[in-house]
Amino acid sequence: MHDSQPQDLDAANEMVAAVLTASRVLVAVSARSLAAIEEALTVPQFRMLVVLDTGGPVNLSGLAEQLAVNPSTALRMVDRLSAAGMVERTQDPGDRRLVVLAATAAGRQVVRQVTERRQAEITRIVSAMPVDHRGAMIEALEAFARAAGEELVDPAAYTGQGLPGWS
Amino acid sequence: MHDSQPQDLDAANEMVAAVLTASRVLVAVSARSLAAIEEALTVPQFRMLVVLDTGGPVNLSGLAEQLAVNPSTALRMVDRLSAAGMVERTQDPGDRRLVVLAATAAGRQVVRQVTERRQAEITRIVSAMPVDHRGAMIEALEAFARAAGEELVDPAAYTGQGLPGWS
DNA sequence: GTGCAAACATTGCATACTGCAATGGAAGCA
DNA sequence: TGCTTCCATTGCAGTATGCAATGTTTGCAC
Repeated sequence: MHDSQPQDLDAANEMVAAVLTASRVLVAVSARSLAAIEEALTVPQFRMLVVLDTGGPVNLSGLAEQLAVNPSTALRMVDRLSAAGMVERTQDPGDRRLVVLAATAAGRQVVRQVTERRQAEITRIVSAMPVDHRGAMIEALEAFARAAGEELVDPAAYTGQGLPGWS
Repeated sequence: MHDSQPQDLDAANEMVAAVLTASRVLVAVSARSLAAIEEALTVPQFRMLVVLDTGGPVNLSGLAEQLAVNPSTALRMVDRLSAAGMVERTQDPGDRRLVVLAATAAGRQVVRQVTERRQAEITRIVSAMPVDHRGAMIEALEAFARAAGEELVDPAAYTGQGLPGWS
């Protein structure tokens, strides 16, 4: 552990630990807000609903691509969510190969409920944080993300999506 | 969306977006470092290996508890990792009900490989970050985690574990 | 305009993760 | 000795996941 740049390695360790802890908090918040509703959704199902809610109607391939899963996986998830009344299937009138998928009112309602719970809990946490840390934290995190070459995520869409094979 | 404290909500939104993006980076790093090795491990399997590697021999119930999964789930994961030669099963000589589980040399080797890859990639990212942001980021993230009431994670053990039902 | 290639949804098959509910063996205790 | 408790294991079920067909529909080239 004592390489040529020990302080860089230590900084990396500290930073990873810090981001991971914060990440765990967010994940726990997400899980709680999902478990709090009565509809018993899984995380991948919720991700699909969010994509359909925010992105509008898509076909199956497009949906699978947005979720970074195989079309067959997306299809079976659509089957379940459709059976649960949260996703609506329609035939594309222009191209009969395509299936148009959209969230139903019930599906959008669930997304709204979970999002609101999440909002509330995050706001509660941030309110308990020293005020002078908030701005620095945002800047530092954005610098980290920029250094990693990631484009910044839209503030409204904190879904946990965009991770190949992750929830 | 225009409540009594709009700027607090905005701050929460920005912060969530920032932490989530950073979180995505780390998760992507984890996924890449796992996919880069030839052994083709799943994330839950890697979590189990890390627990066995860092925590020493345990019985099945203890292992399941540390991973926050059902004992039957842990058992079948042990089956697979055992078949892959990464986990060793032994009978406890003192109590014949117990099964002693430990990582094999191959299992520890895999953990070391993945950890090193992760280390290297994180270090690379941090090196690309403006120096003056690093300290602020660590402090801010720790403040966030404290506000959420989480105990800080050990810098050496950034595994993604400790999430009930999550990978 | 006919035919071939590409796109698309779908299904079959296999694997992994997950939990709940038995089951059976072993240990501890009265 | 017998009852209770602990522990691993197995059966069953549901979800997620990918790869490899399959069949239908479109689009394009000739």
